[in-house]
Amino acid sequence: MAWTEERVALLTRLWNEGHTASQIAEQFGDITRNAVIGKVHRLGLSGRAAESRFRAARIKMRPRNQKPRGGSGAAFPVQGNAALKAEPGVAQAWPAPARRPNLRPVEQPESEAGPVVGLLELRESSCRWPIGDPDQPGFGFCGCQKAEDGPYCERHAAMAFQPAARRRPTEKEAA
DNA sequence: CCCTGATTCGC
DNA sequence: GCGAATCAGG
Repeated sequence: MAWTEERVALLTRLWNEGHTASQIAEQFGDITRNAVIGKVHRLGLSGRAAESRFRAARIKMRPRNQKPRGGSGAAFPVQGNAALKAEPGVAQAWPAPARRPNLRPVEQPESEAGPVVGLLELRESSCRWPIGDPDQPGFGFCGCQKAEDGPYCERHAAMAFQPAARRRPTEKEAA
């Protein structure tokens, strides 16, 4: 699978929103987190343009001039997380997008007409009707505006909560 | 052991 | 350019 413009755009957005490489890889469904990290580095995003305010300061310096290959630790010192210090006690998740992203990172399942929203794009108000196979790339959710009193939009609520089918009397009851 | 990101290098 | 392997660290 190639890094199309769309995929790069989605990767960049999710990364900058603070999602982990694993989460992003899981959403794409067909790549590993190593692929995500590798691409992030090649794109020069490793510094996290919008550092998550909810991840504790983490990057530690590797002692200089050690481990020429592999190993972990930033290649250069990273400034302290100013945002974290400036806003102690922020408790909300990262800001929800102004509108539903309506992105399709992978193949669009054919079974549903509407857009599929990935797990990471779900908002409070998103219909959570699952679409596709959770184990397959492209799995997502309906994502349209959900009803006020349930997890689904009206259309899917009607499907989920249809009255119990008229039960035929069992043979025993019939007899 | 689970996870995180960083780095190198064979492809 | 890509990403598996491999690393240190939480």
